[in-house]
Amino acid sequence: MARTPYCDKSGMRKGTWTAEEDRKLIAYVTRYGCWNWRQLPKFAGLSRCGKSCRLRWLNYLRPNIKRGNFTEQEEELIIRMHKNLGNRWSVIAAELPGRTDNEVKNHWHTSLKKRVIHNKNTISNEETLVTKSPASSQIADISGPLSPFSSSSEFSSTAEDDFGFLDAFIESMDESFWLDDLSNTPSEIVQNNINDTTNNDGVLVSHNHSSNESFVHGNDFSSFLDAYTESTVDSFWTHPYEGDMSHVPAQLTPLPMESEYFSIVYDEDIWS
DNA sequence: AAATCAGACAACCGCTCCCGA
DNA sequence: TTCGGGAGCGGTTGTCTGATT
Repeated sequence: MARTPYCDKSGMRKGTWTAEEDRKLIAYVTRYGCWNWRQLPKFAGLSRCGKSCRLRWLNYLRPNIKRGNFTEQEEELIIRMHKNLGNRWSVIAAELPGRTDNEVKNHWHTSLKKRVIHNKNTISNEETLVTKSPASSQIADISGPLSPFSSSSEFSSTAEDDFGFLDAFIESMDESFWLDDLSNTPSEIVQNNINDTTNNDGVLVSHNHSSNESFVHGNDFSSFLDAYTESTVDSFWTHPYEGDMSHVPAQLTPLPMESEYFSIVYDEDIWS
């Protein structure tokens, strides 16, 4: 279902993503967010271009992506919106929770387009028949082609299988995920984040960009994971953090830091 | 059983848009 | 106002898989 992995001239990998690459990307984005897609692969230890990473994350790895067959309602909505908007896949996908523009586009090209064209032709033929011979339209078979949604099925059970990998990964994000050896972490980030290890409050904060709400999890790792798996979290950091703090609860006074990245506090006592 | 074909879809490519300097 | 870099979008390609011959 995918291309065979290979490398381009500059050594960037292309083609199918391996489970290991997925793991690295999920781990990195979950931990640091997507602060710069172009730079991200370098820090995440991936030999991929930023565009490839972005596409992989947005279309397949981020939480709450809905997989499996399109429902009758979804197909109906796609056809209706396409009629009004044309190939504006991102706009159409925005109306289908959990669906990506790529998935909607693919489904249109492989299934819906033919169906719509077939319907148009059928209707056109019928109109011709009606014009030429009103009686002949009565024997036209309109039951199949004129039922555009007859072949759609409910959300299949394979959708859960598709989430298996991500679920398993998230489940494996125990204490060791946060407290692992820093030797593999990009030195820039380690340096930036290790600036103030004397203040290891270790307060975990998550943030939802759409609602612009922040939630303080303290050291409650499981509540953070719940928020993450329910996709109510777009990014997170641990205190201290430098950035726009206007929406952060007052009790989390940010410490001045030079880091442009999320500040990650590694404190082995936090989770014990 | 092997070969062929068509459908499905993951992923790449190039263009456009947006934003900050 | 202009320019450059990064992100986003849509078109297209290439490979896998299941169905058919």
